Amino acid sequence: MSRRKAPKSVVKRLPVYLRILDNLIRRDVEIISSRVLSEETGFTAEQIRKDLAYFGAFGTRGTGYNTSYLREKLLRIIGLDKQTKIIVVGFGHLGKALTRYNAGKNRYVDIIGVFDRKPGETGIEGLEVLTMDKLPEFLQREKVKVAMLTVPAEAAQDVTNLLVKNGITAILNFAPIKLDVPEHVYVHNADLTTELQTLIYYSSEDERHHHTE
Amino acid sequence: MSRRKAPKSVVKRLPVYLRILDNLIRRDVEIISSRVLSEETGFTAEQIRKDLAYFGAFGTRGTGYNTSYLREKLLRIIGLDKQTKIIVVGFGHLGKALTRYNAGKNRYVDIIGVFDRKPGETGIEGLEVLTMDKLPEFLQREKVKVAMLTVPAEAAQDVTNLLVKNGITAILNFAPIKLDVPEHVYVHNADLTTELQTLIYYSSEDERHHHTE
DNA sequence: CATTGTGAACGGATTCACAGCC
DNA sequence: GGCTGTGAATCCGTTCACAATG
Repeated sequence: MSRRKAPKSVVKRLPVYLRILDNLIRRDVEIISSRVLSEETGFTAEQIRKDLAYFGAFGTRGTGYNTSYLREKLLRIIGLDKQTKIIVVGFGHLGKALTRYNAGKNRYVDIIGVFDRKPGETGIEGLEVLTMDKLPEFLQREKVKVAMLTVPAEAAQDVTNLLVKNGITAILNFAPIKLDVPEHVYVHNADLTTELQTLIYYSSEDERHHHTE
Repeated sequence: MSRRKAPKSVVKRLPVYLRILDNLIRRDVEIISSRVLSEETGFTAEQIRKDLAYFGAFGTRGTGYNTSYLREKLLRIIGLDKQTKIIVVGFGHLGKALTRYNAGKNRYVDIIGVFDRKPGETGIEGLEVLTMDKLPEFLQREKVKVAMLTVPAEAAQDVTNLLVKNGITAILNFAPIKLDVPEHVYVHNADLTTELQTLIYYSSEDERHHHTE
């Protein structure tokens, strides 16, 4: 089904298409053109067609894309056709927020464990908060591949080593630190401080331009 | 000071450099080469030099960059040399997490207001949670430019319109929806669901390749 | 002589333009 | 006729290679 390996830039947009399709299907829209998808996503229509064409010819010339069909294809491409088991490590405010949000609204993933250094935290949605010593056995038993990491920066590398040693291959890292991981492990940094600072750059961009020629 | 306008790709990396410099200065390191910065950030040394050179010649040939001097320059370039006022709209779990984190650890920004649709929420760090009807007057009085938006997707566009109407020019959007904003407003999407799904793509990439030639 | 700063070469991603098809 | 799928052209960002210099 999939050709070569898809460029990062394409992969980043796939979940956006999926989200739009979910909305369209909820509104009983059955056919969608790349032009309309373009309006909904903000990407150009050509780009959308190219992105989808990477994985196959899913549309009908002269008509557009069947929303349900395309959704099925995307689910399969992204790997969401079967539920993905996920753990959250670090049960501070951010960890809680992520757990609650994904346990509730995100139908495609399944948070099966939350961990924190200190015991006694009360869980969410029937999930017990386990202490870190339970982690290795848990990961190996459940064969979890994906982790959201919300521990403090000081602890992040040590925890990461533990995760990787026990089979994790993808980490959504919220700690403001570059994680060292082996080749086969994929890390996506979601450092909110950094993103906020980038935003501030743009918030004062106009002023800056007045100062200079 | 600034030349043309800096590419997005460059701006995205500036806060990372700043973070590293803060750490180095804390450890009393006074000089740093692009090579060492490269190890700390994961970007190539050439890229780092190019990035910095966009804004001026801050280094010393044969020696490297003075950490404190470079930090000052970066603060000014990003716009963090003066405290930036920020509001948080939507005081659910994510809103709370962001407020607490940035009120505590992020020395460069100043959260001066948090808002929520429903009244009676207890604030954080001396911040009262205000209801949405207080928002217009507050924004105009305080001249806030930057907002973090953590309201539900259904409310996000309406709230955005209100923010923009009252002077906000940069929005960190956590709602899984494309916000329509005027030209001069900068939106950065931090849709955690989307990012998690991208991660899942990579977590099962190996498997996928086994299925296909 | 180590390291910055930068033009030139390269490569990847986006846009253009249109052929192919329903 | 309208919309997809795609080679060609273009744009943009990264890497290379080296000249400039403290």
